[in-house]
Amino acid sequence: MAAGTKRRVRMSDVAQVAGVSLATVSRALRFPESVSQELRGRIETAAQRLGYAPNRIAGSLAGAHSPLIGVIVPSLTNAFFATTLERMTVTLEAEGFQLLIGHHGYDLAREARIVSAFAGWNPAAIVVTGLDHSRETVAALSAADCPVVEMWDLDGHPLDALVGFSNTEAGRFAGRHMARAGYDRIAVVCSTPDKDPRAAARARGVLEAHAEATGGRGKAALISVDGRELGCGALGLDKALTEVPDLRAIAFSGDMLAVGALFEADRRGIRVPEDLALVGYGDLDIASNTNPPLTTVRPPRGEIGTAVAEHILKRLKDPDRSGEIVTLNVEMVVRDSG
Amino acid sequence: MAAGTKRRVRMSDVAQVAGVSLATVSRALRFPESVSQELRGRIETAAQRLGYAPNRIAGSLAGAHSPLIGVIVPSLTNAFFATTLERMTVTLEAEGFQLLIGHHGYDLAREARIVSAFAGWNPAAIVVTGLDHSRETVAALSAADCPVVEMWDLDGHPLDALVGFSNTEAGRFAGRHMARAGYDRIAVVCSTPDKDPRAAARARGVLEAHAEATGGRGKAALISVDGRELGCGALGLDKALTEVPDLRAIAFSGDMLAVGALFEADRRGIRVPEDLALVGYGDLDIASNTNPPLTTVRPPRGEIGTAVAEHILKRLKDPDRSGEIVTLNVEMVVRDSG
DNA sequence: AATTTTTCTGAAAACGCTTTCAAAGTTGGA
DNA sequence: TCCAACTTTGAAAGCGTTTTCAGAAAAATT
Repeated sequence: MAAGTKRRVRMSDVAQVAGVSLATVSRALRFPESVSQELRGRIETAAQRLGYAPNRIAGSLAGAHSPLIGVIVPSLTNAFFATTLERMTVTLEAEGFQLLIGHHGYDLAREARIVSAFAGWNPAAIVVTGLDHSRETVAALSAADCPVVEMWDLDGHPLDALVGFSNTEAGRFAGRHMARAGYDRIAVVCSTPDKDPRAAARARGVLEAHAEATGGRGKAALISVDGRELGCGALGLDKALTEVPDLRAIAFSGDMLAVGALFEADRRGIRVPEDLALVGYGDLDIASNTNPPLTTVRPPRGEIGTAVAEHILKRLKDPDRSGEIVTLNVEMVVRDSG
Repeated sequence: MAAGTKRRVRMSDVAQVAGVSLATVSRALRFPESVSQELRGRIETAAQRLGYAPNRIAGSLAGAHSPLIGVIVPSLTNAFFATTLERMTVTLEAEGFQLLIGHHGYDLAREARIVSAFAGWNPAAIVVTGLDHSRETVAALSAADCPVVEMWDLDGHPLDALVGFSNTEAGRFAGRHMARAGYDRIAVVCSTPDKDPRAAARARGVLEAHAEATGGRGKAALISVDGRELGCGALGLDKALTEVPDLRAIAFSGDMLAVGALFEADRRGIRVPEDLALVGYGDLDIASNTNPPLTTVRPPRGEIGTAVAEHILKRLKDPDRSGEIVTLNVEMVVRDSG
């Protein structure tokens, strides 16, 4: 436990025991096929017996890139990104990569600092969330000199590769659904649209599609709240109710907001959906469990993780794939709340 | 973007521009005080102008340890660990450390593999969740030859340092509370007690304290469910109701289970707490928002992250602190559900 | 049997920093 | 003025791999 106790087994130790050179051990371990059957056996046995574990730091210095992949998300406590990260980890870990995870809380300046820090690790790739970045981030990303993948968005111009879905379209699904269900006076409750461009895009989508689908006869109000938590949903409901007369339905930029509003409606004796319809976004586990279960839009949160990981894997083998765009789809999940 | 475009600025470039040696640049950057005022200025200007960013890989190879800290949690999608990770990241990032995050889904064999993988990065410290580890994990941890911190538990014997709270005690809070509130026939719904030793410890705590506080007159049943999600809570409610006659209260190993049960109770027309009291664990954001709000036990989830980070920081400066134990407290949050 | 290919293997040069050790330069006291 | 003590700087030796290049051995060809 205490540092400096015993000397770690090095590749040269394995080489000595196996009676071969360092170079051969390296090859045998990295490209087993490139070494004769017999040596491979001897080397693997020696490595096993000595309990050799390669020093990744040394390997990364000698190689062109490290098997590190930097991933930057807005937040770790957000179930969306957590799912994406989990899936990415699983796929990439299996190929010997290790994730370097950073989060910036929707602060673009912090994003830039994290990218710079990651670049110092000479990563095999860097993944960032969204398409909105500061000049500094873009500069740091290009200085990192490795594949860059943007994810979770599709509404904009990527720097390099892109894996995501259209948040505008996600909003449009909800807006269209509400119009078709006959709700012509609606509100959209959106959390920090100034800081979260994807939430803002969804809100815009709802508004647009609702206007189109009602032939302009519908009325819709945009209401912003200062957070993504349940409490803000309750607050949003309150605001919407006071600001919009004859309100029939509310779309939210996230399921937690919608659930918070659902609870608040219950407290106020407002029946959902009879008096007021509620539509969320996210299809979190809770959405299917509330009373009534929540109508929502499901983003491909796990799929993004897998797709990003797979893209990176393919890309590292075949650099021609730079600039690839992977489009994933959103799904309208109609339940009873609206 | 494409690999191999331009040469990265090296420390030797800075040295050349500043007209000093490599060694001096290294010193100036790492220990500004150890270099004369004038040189420091020249070197910093040069570094700035060239846009020098240190190569962490090279630095780590030359130094004794890398500024990487490995952290292993059961799951990233679990709000408890996500909060801990967020706090750890913030504190450690400020000191120039970078987290290597791994998750094993309560699978001890995977934990061992992750520890081994982390050890290859020569990390400054490794943090693992809980006190239950396989022989292989313990071996890999000791081979890593760096400080080890176990977190989130206190019921057992640590390998080295420990930052956590007693899950048994957390359970005891709930059990005692239920007994005092006059609920003598209770059930404990616990998710995968065979795989999650902390959940099992909490369940045990509830049972013990309830038996003590009711003077043995109380009856309590342990019911296990196969997951931590809302749906399992509903299932747990159902099982408890059929298995325990005259059931008055249920304690859950997690808030999501409790909320799921609350929803299910609502569907069945069971009044909470009049017909049945519900107690959770976790004090997730949702706990204070449900109808009725959930009585629960609050673990120090953010505090653990901060405390672990601070411990590591102190420890790296002062190796004598090995074996330190930081005890944090749990809090009973009484609301309306039980 | 003598060559030419092809397959394996090892020596040695990076990779970009940290750190030790000694030399050079400064300061202050005798 | 000279020497001791201290401060500041630079040369060079790693850190543990990967990878290139060339030589040795084995296989295939004439």
